[in-house]
Amino acid sequence: MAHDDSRPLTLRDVSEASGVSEMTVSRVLRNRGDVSDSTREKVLEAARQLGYVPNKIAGALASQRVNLVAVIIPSLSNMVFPEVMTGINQVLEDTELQAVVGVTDYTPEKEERVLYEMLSWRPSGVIIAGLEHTEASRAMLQAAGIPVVEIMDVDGTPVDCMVGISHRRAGREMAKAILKAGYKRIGFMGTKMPLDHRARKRFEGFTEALAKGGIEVADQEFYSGGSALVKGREMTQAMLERTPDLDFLYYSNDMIGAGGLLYLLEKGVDIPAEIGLAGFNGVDLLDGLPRQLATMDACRLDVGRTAAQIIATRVADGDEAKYERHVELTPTIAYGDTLKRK
Amino acid sequence: MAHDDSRPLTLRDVSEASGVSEMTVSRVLRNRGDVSDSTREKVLEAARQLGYVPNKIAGALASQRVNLVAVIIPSLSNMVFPEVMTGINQVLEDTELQAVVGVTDYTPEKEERVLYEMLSWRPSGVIIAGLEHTEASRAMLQAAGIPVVEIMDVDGTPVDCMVGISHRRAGREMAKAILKAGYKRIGFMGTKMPLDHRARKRFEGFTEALAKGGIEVADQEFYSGGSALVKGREMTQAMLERTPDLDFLYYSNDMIGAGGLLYLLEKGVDIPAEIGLAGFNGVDLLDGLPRQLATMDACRLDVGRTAAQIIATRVADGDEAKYERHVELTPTIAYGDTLKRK
DNA sequence: CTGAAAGCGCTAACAA
DNA sequence: TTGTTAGCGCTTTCAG
Repeated sequence: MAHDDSRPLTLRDVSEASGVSEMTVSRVLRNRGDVSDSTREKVLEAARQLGYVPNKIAGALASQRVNLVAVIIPSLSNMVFPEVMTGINQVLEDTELQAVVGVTDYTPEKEERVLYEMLSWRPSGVIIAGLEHTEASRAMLQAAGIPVVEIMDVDGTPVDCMVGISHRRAGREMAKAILKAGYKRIGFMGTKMPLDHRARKRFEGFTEALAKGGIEVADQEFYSGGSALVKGREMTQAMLERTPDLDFLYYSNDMIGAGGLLYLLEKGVDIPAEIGLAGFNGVDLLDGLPRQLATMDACRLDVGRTAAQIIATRVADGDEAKYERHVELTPTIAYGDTLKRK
Repeated sequence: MAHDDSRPLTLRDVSEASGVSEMTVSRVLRNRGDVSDSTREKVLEAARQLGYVPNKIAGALASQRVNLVAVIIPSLSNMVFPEVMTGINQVLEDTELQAVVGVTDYTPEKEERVLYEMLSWRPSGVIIAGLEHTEASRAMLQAAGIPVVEIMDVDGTPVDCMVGISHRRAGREMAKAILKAGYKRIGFMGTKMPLDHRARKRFEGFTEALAKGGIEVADQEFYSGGSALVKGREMTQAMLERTPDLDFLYYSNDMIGAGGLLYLLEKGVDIPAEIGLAGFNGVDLLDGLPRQLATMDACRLDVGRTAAQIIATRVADGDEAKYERHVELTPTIAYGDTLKRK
């Protein structure tokens, strides 16, 4: 514990304190190669006494190995990405790898900056949300020479691997279920879309399937920013005042859907007979609501786990690693109490 | 764009491609020192053409400088820490510094591991939640020789700096407001506490202030895991069946409070006349609820901003930097619609 | 304004 | 089982 403190400790300090060569100290501290129990003890004791913390910067430079996986996502305050992170961490926990998160705020420019920043630390792999990136970002990913998994979406062409659901399909499936239940006057509420490609694709799939059933979205509204629950209330109220004959409301995420649900329940609307509702994501908040909102699970935990598994396998087994490069997960509809089941 | 691809690009590659020495290339890429516009252009062009991404590992080792701030928090799926992160990122955005997050899952052992891991990257500073750490963790923080800010709590002694609110005081204030409003039969619901020191301190302050008013908590229940909203419903129901004469329920966080609120509204309970309610945190979800839950803001954004500011100042100005080392923020009670105002 | 030499703290590869 | 020798790719320092 006694130490100058003006200069961080180095391997050499441990070496001198224990009377063992730097190289052997290094081996002990990394559990690499054979070291006799007696020297191992000496080294460990000295390291602990001094409070030595290895310098990974130097280690990484020397070994050309960095046990970091860059995870690049649009947002943390979203309820969806924390769960993806949980999945990723669950599988990385059993490996040497460590996730490092970067947040893009849904902007391609920031994504590019964050990606550049992270790649400059030479991570062992990249997990990145979405398939839409700037040309420069794609070039960086390509050139990095490390495994790259694009997650959350499979409607497009990945740089390397992809794991997710088809949002276009998710939108179609929901539309089909709604039509089948007999709803005809359908309103849509969601985020402003240029920012959120997956929401856009769901909407496209949704309108496409409605069109096949000879129906158009009767009203629609988009928001950005603010408390999603509040926005859901406000948009629902506004839309029903504007278009009172709607019999179904499709929300692009569960939070605004929950807001709409709470609003309609207060109004005493008969759900799902008078008006049906559905959201998207399957967030666990829904379980606590007075009624179960219909939704569709985005398989977030699974996406995280699968993506991490790909990276881990590839890092462990090198180029001859065997794994699926394109994984499409299939979400299922949860009808809950707000979508008639026919 | 043409490049072997088997080996990552180095400064030397850019140097050769541009016909400028490595040293000057380095200067251009870092905007350091004077370089003529013509060579700067040449270098930038070559770097872009090649798609060169600098190796920060090597840079950090050579310069003994790492522009990373380690942020160590218990959880991401909590609604409270993402907001702290937002505050931190807001101020770091204007600096060279970059936050890197580690998650401890509320366990001291994992905290110790994560801290060790992060310190081994030699960050420029540490922001860590809470004042309670293992002895080894405290020793590491002390020995690191970098600014350390412990956040979210000021009831205790920090290693270096602290920024937060007094949870003991927060509990006391809420108890006083409840007593003042005339409630007498008070129930408490919260997380299992050994894990969560801040919740524990709030509870201690709460019971202490009640005791001064000659009142004891009439019933209490603790949970762990699961959907907080659902737990709030379940615990509320169970508690009221067990102790039907309660006239106030104090929840250790807003999510379980919201669950309780939704449950009681469904039951048709008259709030706040028949039963009053209060939570803690001031999460923005509450705005969307049918009634505004009484709560107390934990100043999360401000905590993040202030902590980051301290680190940034210290990194910029070195040891002669001037700033408050202990910052106590004062939360205010939001009465909402569930706590009588007297 | 530009370049050459030295070395950051560690580990790969080899020697003993 | 242990030690020695060379770097890893960059930046610091000093010389031109």
